[in-house]
Amino acid sequence: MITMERRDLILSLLKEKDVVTVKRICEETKASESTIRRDLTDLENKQIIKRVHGGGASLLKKKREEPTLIEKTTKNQREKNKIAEKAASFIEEGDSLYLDAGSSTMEIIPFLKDKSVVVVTNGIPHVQLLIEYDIETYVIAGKVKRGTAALIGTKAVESIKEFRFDKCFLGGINGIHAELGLTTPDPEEASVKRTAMLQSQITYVLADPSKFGEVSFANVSEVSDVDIITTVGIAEEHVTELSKLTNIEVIAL
Amino acid sequence: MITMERRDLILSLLKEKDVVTVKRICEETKASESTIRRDLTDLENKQIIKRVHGGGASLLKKKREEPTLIEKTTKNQREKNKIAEKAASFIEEGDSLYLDAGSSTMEIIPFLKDKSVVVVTNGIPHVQLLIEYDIETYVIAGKVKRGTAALIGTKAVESIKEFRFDKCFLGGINGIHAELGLTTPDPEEASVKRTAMLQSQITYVLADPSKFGEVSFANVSEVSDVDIITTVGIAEEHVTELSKLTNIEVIAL
DNA sequence: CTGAATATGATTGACTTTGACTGAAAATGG
DNA sequence: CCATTTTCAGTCAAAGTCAATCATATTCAG
Repeated sequence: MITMERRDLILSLLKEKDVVTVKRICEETKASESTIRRDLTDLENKQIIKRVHGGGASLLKKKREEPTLIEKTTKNQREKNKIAEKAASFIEEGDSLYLDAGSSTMEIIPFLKDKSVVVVTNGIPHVQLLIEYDIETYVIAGKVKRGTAALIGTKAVESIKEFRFDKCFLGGINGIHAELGLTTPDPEEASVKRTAMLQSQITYVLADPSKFGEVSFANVSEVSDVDIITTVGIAEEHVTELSKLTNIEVIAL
Repeated sequence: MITMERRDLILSLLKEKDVVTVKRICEETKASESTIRRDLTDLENKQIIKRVHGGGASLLKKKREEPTLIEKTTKNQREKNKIAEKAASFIEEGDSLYLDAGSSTMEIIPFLKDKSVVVVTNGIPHVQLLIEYDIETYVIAGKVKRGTAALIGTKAVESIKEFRFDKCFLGGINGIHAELGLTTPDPEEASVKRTAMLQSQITYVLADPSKFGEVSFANVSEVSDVDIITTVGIAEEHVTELSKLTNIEVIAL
């Protein structure tokens, strides 16, 4: 049985019954436990299901055709997910984390499962997910920005200052340039990001290859203040140039 | 049986009958006493139920709607909507409002359309709706409470103090009693509500008739500090008694 | 056809859940 | 008020479940 066929079968089993044991799936698919477990972890990382001890519980989102849902996991999605996975690998037990608003950082959340970390965020959509994964969560104060549902403004900046982080994960950086540093379109968001960085021991920037060499409107910080996580597709010249200034992780897909 | 299945079963048992013995749950689930007790403590920690000696009493809100429960919620829904409409009628152009977490106050949001108000809230689910209705919104800081997705704790209390409100709308008041005042199950939430009231010119409490004459665990304030909005179904004695102390709006359905 | 990348299944040791047992705490009934 | 019964939290060993590793099998490109 081909991988995708098998996964579709798992999903339909989950649609019938919210919770299905691994053993049961093995019987249905005639695949080994190992394989099923792999499928389940993958499906969870793609945020299609939520796993529980003893079986996997279907969760996230509607019942629109599963085949398309799997294939719709675009290259971009996969890219973001890989970056998030790498980012999560730096996280240790007991860490206090800041998750910046935006979809890139949201992808990190499934990897935090059972890690006993404390998360502070300014992203409203993050909160629901964090609750689902049962992670201790704090939200900073701030004005809600339309579109991204991020908390920004003076209140946000002041509010962040009341926390200290072991690690800070930033997304939404639209420009990464060796001399001109990290930039983003909205100055209000830039302030929030900058303040979060100042409160953190170490900051990771999650960025796709298209952002390198670009410059946006509002400056956030120097390149040397952060570690960068991205995927292949970035020009060699950028890698060598940036790696003189800081750590840059380039992930194969 | 998988943990999650078992817990769902416990919750549905609790929905039928407010109080169920451990022994009874054991029979239903075919699990040992130890396991059930563990489930109960966990569910309590997750703030989904409240335990009592001899069995556990269901508390905080819905989990999965049964057909019967759907009808119940639609009836409740209409009630809540009417209350919200009345509450909204007090709101004037340019007001700054505090919307407490909880479904009652969320119903107010659609009535705010095109009213040019500023809203501050501690309810995460509120934010998404407020964005949709294009309302200027601020979120207070705080720790995320599982289940209700409300922001609570010291940070929340401190954060509220940085705002001033024309009107404050409270939901989630489980007890309204002429002498013993307004009460709610969670002391942390009570502090937040109390602080919000202090920052506001006037406070409205949204409550359904079942809450009158009841007393819950944590005190929020005196009855005289708030205006009450409810629907018919409340006993006459309560109305006359309370109307000596404050304004009480009783809405026909 | 060969080698690299990927998928699979068996095995292991770590971790989680479970149920029986224990003594403490709470309700019950004189 | 005390003694009895019931209910409860904590501990422990056993069973179940899981992630990690490895060796094998399959796929695909060159």
